[in-house]
This record gives sequence, structure tokens and C-alpha cells, in this order.
Amino acid sequence: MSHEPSPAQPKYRRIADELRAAIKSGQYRAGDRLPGENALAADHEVAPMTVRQALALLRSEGLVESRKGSGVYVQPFSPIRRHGIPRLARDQWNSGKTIWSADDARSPGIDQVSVTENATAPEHVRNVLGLRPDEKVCVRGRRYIMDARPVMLATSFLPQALVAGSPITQADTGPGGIYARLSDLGYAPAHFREEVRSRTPSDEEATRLSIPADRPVLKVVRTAFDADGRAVEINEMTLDSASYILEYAFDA
Amino acid sequence: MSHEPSPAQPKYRRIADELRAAIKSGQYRAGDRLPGENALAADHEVAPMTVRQALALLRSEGLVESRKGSGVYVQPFSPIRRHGIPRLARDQWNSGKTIWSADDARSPGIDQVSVTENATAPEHVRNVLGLRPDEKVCVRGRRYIMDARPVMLATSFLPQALVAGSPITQADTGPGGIYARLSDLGYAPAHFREEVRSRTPSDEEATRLSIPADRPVLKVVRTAFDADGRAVEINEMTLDSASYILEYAFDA
DNA sequence: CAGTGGTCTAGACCACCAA
DNA sequence: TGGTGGTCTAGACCACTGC
Repeated sequence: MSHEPSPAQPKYRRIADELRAAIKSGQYRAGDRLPGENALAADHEVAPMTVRQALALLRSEGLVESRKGSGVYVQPFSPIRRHGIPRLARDQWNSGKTIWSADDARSPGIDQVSVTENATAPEHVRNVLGLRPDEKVCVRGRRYIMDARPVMLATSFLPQALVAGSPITQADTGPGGIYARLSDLGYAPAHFREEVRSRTPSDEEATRLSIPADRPVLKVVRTAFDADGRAVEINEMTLDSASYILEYAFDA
Repeated sequence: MSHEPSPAQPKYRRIADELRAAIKSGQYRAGDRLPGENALAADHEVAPMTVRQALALLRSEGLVESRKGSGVYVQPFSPIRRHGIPRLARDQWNSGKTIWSADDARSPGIDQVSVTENATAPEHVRNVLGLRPDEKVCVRGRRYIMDARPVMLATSFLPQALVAGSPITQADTGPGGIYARLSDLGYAPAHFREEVRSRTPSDEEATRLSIPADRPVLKVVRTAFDADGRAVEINEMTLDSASYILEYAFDA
């Protein structure tokens, strides 16, 4: 407020900038509670709605989290590094010198496991798996938890004919997971494709990930192919964008 | 309004849902103008602010775009498919059966090219490139345009000592671009690492990409290593999330 | 010039949380 | 029970667009 350099800047942006700077400078730390909306409105001499616009901006950035009836709290940012290509993950080129610091040692917990056999596949899944409209799929859903916070949703689709009667239709697929069981069945994944995009979450995704509707998520769809080039699994993942960094490494 | 099935749903969400459904059903097509705020407020019998909340939601989803003084328009969604691993891009596993349809034939135009020699590198860039604090970098910035819309910003950092006097310091680097010139200099990129995250844009990014402040962007940082494992280039890219799908393919 | 979206005011009621 | 954030009202002025 010292010299009013930019009269074109809206008030809610100024307030957001000020709070953002205060958070980044360490004045508010992860878990701290920000001043209430009324306090901020009084301090900045604006209407409550204007403060709310500023807080909505910070919320969509993933910097803060609102708890109804309690307050607005600074969100921790310690992203998980997810390696798209595990084989190359820890080689000579990957010696800690990365752009964003991120933890990749911790392994997340799993939650909300569901298995549905003989389900009807969405059309785009059917197309990629190369199934006829009447061919069914086995759907496996689960949620990943890190530090008591949900960070990823995942749904796998597998051709029902491929996996019927195998441990893949059980809640616990055993050591090595789905890919190990596909190998047992003679459909060992040999090639992967991952498609990545970013968008705002659906209502269901926002609820299950406990994030606001305007916080972006990363959508990662992994397709596994066996040695014959047959698509054997599609895994649709929804990642909290504030919790993940994806890493891919490859040769020229 | 026929049977009021969900009294828990806020009005602005209902309005957003209704408009979203109308767009997806084809009632409004790409480029069409939605009814004005006043008209929507009158139709739904709510205050103008409530309609604005709904429109803000659709805007952050990338579904619509506001033009001040003109109206709210439906945004086209025809994403560009960006292959992280060009060598594997068109092989047997990649025969059109992908989750999201996306164009990858068109090549974007380039805009706002800038070259700065002997620049001071940000600390995180210096760390990855393995430079001392006094070692300078060459910074190359540019903007990519597709269908008359900016879709990506890119900034490359190269060690100044490596590229001084080479065509890399020119606006036009010649056929094959930066990587071909690095090869000429004896630092042919042999290995790449890409780190991907999603976040809301900075003010500058939002301005240069002509997107609202709450529309997410994909941040891709590519590091190129030569055969000796030396980091020779860092390319920080900012992608409009409504315009891009990233694809990575790799073997098990 | 009329209409549009962007910003802002000054209140209100509610559900929820913590004390 | 008092304070919090979530939602909502009914206006206002402004800058900008398109006619």
C-alpha cells in the first residue's frame, strides 16, 4: 500500500497477492489459519464479497483450504513424484537435480477398493480395448491416501473374458498386482501408453479427493499392451494437482 | 425446476450444470454466444452475482470464454496431441485408438521470439544445469500459436559458455532447431527427462495465453542431457490445459 | 450509444465447527 | 452459542464492444 503503483489492479487481486506473498514468505506456514473473512474485509476496507473473491483465487491455486465453520488454512505443498517409466527412474540422469523437489520414497495407502465384474464399458474404453458393444469388462476402482489425505483415484478396465476367474476379480490381487496376474494369464504387459491432461474435477472426483471444484486435477490414462499389441488394461487415474509431479524419462 | 430433486445443490451449480448440459448436447456450439448475464438471471430468477458464479465455474473449466463488453462464448475443444517420445509416436501401438481424440497433424506457428544472452539463471535452473552462481545462461523465449490462438509458452535455458557464438544465439536457429545445433557443437541430446505438473497460471502467463486466471495450465519442464550425462538444455513450457493432451509411450 | 461483462458494495440467512 | 465460511440478494459504477 506504500506507493500505489498499479491503479488498474482489482482489489481482490491485490488482497490475493498480499496473502500469497505472506504465505510464501513464511509469515503463514502450512496448517496455519488465515485471518477470517470479516477481519480481512475490515483490514482492507472492502466488502466481504471482495475478500471471498480473493480467497477463491488462492483456493483454486491450491494454496489454501477452507473448512466451513472453522476458517481458511494454509495447505502444505509436498508433491509426490510419480515415475511414468520405473525402469529408468533411478539411473545416472536422475540424481536429485530436478526442477521441483518432490518426495518419491513414501508409498501411499489404498482405500475404497471396489471390483465389478461383467460391467458395461464406456464407449471410449471399449474402443481402445477393441471390444464389441456386448463384450463386458471388469472394473477395479480404488483411492490412494497419502498422509491421511486422498491424493489419487484410479479405475482399471480389463476385458471380462480375459480375467474371469482369476485373482484380478478379487479385492486383493496378490503380490505384483494386476500386471503380475496378467503375466500369469499369458498377457504380460509389454508396452504402455500414458495420456495426460488437466481439467477441473467432476463433482464426484472433487468429493472423493476432498478438493474444491475449481482446483485442477491431472487426468492420466494408462493403456497396457501385451507382446501381441493387444490392449489388456486401461487405468484411468485422477490426481490432485497439488499433490503430484509426473516424471517421464526417455532416450533420443 | 420441474421436481426439485436436490435441495442441497446450490443455485449457481444448477445453473452451471444446465448450461454445461446444453453445451454438451449441442444446443450451443463452439463459438456461439450464451445468453447474457441479465437474461440468465431473469430466466432463473436469481441475482446477477449468482449467475456470475455459475459462469466463473464454466470459465475455469475451459468450456466458455468471456469477452468484456461483448458476451460469453462457447470455447472449442480440439486439443493438440503432444508426443513426449516422437520416436515411438507412430508405431503399432498407436493406431488411432486413444482415449481422447486429438489432432497432432497441424504444426503451430511461433510468435514473440526473444533471445537473451549472458542472463542470470534462476536458482533452480542453475542447479539442474550444474552451473556456478556466476555462470550465465542464454535464454530463448517463444510463444506457439494454433488457429490464431496462443496455446503454449516456452523458455529454454542453455549454458552461455556452451552456445556463445553459435546459431543458438540467433532468433532463427536454422533447420532442426536448438537440438540440431547442439549436435553440431558436440553436445547432441541423448536423453530427456520431462517433469509435468498442473497449476493455475501466473498473471503474465494468463495474459500471454489469453486465458482467465483460474483456468489451469500444464507445466512441462524438459531437460536434455548429452551422451556424457551433462544437462545441456532446460525447456520450461506452459501449456493451455484446454488445448493440449500429452502422450508418453514406453516399453515395460 | 446501448448492451455487455468485470468489479464492488452492504447487507442477509444458513450449516457447520469449536468452545 | 458465537464465529466461521458458503450462498445469495439487489442493487451500483466502470470499461469495453459493437452498432
